[in-house]
Amino acid sequence: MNESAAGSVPPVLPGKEEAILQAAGRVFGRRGYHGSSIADVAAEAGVATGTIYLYFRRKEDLLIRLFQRSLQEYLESSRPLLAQAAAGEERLTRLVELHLEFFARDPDRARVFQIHLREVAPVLRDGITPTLREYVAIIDEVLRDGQAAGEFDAGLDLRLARHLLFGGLNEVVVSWLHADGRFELRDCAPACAAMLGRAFRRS
Amino acid sequence: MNESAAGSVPPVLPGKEEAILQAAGRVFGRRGYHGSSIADVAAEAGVATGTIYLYFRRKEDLLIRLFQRSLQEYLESSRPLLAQAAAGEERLTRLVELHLEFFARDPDRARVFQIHLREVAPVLRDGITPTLREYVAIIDEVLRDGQAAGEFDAGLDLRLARHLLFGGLNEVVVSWLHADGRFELRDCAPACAAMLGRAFRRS
Amino acid sequence: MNESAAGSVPPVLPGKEEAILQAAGRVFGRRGYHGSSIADVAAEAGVATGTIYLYFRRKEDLLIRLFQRSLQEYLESSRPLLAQAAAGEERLTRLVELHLEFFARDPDRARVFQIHLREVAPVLRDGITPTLREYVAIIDEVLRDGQAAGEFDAGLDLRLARHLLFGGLNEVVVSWLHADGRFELRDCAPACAAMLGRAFRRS
Amino acid sequence: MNESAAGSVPPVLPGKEEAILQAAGRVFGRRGYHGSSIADVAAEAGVATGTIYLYFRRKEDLLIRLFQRSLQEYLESSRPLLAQAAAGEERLTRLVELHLEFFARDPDRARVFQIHLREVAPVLRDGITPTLREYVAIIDEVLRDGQAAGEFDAGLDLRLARHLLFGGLNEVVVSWLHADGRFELRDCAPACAAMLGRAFRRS
DNA sequence: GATGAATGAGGGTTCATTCAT
DNA sequence: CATGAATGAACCCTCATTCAT
Repeated sequence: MNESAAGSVPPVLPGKEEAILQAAGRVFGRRGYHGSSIADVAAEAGVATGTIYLYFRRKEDLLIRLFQRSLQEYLESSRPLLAQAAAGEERLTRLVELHLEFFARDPDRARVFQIHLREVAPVLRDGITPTLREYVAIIDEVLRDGQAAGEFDAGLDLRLARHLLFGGLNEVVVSWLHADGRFELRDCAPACAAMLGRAFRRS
Repeated sequence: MNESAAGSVPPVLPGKEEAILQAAGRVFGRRGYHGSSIADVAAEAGVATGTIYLYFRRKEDLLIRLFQRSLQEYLESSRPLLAQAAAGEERLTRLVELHLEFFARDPDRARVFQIHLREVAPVLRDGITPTLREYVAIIDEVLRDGQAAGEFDAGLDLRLARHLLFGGLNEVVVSWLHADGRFELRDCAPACAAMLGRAFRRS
Repeated sequence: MNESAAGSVPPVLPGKEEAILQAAGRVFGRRGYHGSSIADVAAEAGVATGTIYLYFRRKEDLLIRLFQRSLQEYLESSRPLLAQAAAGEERLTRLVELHLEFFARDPDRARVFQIHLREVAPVLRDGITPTLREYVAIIDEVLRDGQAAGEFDAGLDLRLARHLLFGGLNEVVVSWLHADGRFELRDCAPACAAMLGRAFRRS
Repeated sequence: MNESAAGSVPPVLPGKEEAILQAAGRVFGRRGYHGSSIADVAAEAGVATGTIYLYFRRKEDLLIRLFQRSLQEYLESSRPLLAQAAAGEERLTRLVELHLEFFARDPDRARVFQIHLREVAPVLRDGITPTLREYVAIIDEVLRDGQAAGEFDAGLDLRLARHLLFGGLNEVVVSWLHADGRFELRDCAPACAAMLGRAFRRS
């Protein structure tokens, strides 16, 4: 009835699984993972409760797949854009911009990633870590390339630097969610990038 | 039965309310807020379920009070120690040390603060924000005093700087929790402080 | 799913909602509203606890709907029978007969209406009053028509007369319930009607 | 500490048991029997929860004793007043007046008797029936004396007549409670007595 | 007698998950 | 594939009752 031949036109044309995932993103974003029922998601997706279980084994899977799909999409689109920027601060700046842009584009996603995913994460470790590790690798690469280019301090503890970058930016995102539209997330990129650039810079 | 003659050192001396709070800290830390039942907490505290409700009105209150008590304790002990350090990087270093030390001392607390409190936070906003705001004020003061002392950049966006500091350090804590004892959290302080110092430094 | 081809006689044909309602009638009648648990009702209806909540939002609703359904059924069947009787004492007698017959037919219902509904009533006021008001209107009409026909005293305080009629008959029902089958409720109709007729009669 | 030698001054000087009973009357009247907790009653009485159990074995006992005390008081004060009135309609009128006056004087008591006592009644049968039977005897006597005096119909079914009287008046009381002060209960006595008088009168 | 902290069974309600249609 | 009624375990919370002080 739907799904159908996707033909050439790129990604969209939901398909029921995609529709459910998007519905879950909206519902979890609004009410939180624990505050949402499968029935809520089904209603938002316009399908029956049971239908969810044709595509997802457990409620958790909705969260895991939501995370995976979103992050993979992000990683794929980011990689070429990052490569275009010169190694070092320029590329770091690009990374910061992309990271913030990713969440600015979809507040519900931001809420799920930054807020609701956290408590559940320990349980879902296996579903989440592999995908996350890819992003970790990218960040580390940006930092290492910056070192190789002579812009970043060679003595940097890469793991700590990455946490600072990742955690710092995410906190900015969270503050933006709490601020509820009172400032533009994208506008924070330059100042964030500047501070992080100095943090990593060769002294 | 409990309480009893305290001898000299005043501080601990459970008392049932304190015992319950500590039990909640351990249980929530282990299984998460949503994964723990009031019965779990009661069992851990060695009291009956109903007893919890003699001291706490709702399950949420356990989390709120746990947060408030912990953070307030931390704030009170930190303030004098911070004041002893010279404004600027030295004091920033002290702040980083205290922050990490706070969580290093009690992994269960770290889990509750860094992981489980997040999703619930939106609901508990009123119980949490006021206390948190005090910490925010302290961080801001460290940054401002550093500016006044001529060590930190006067043009710094304080809000963003604070998020970087706070979010960055917390991510280090989370990574430490995930690492499950494979490194010493306190050891991260120097490198973190160094990076943050450079990030805020006058160029 | 059930319901099925009814053949000719339309009326019963449970349906799960109806089955639950009937079960609730029996259970409440036996143990009282406060003495019955949802689990009791579910067991009596042969369904799972959760199933009750597919058809009724709260425990109260069982009582309200039980009341409404019963009384409406009664009102609909009574109206034409009342209209057939001549205004005045004849119609009053018919009313008394119908009222007593209504409870005589189903002691559990009588217990719920006369005994268990009372305490709960204040809380359920909104659910009960509208339906009850219809019966009030019918009684008043019987009295007024009797006045118009010149049989009942024109100076009658209709409200008080109605309370006497309604409360008096209900007390007879209650006494019958307490007597536990030691007399036939229907047999009380003539004497009751006679007394009430005299009470309202033009002197 | 209290209770003490009552000396001559009549009934009052509460005493703790009396104070608790009065508190229970107010609390049950306001929130209903099932809506009130022992703690509520204790708070209203200004004693500790446990104290209740020094005077009353179970929660039910509060209700039973409340009923017994109230009704006995009423019976004792009514008997002489009834005796003063001439047998027949005059005494019936007096009975109606006393009955309504009894409830008009204390709406909380009216609520407990007319509303909250009902559902609980079946369980409390043994505690309530004996006392109630005394009132039944009084009513029957009024009716029988009226028959003997030649005013009331000798063929009257006494039991039914009593139910009509008792239930009818109680319904008037209930309607007064629901009306929440919009009319004066005592004012209903004449019309009620008139109707009942006609109902029982020799034709 | 009086207290009130403590108990723990019990009840209403929700919701992830299943399965007959 | 899709449905959505049905399930029943689980959980929060209340409260009558007890008992050590």
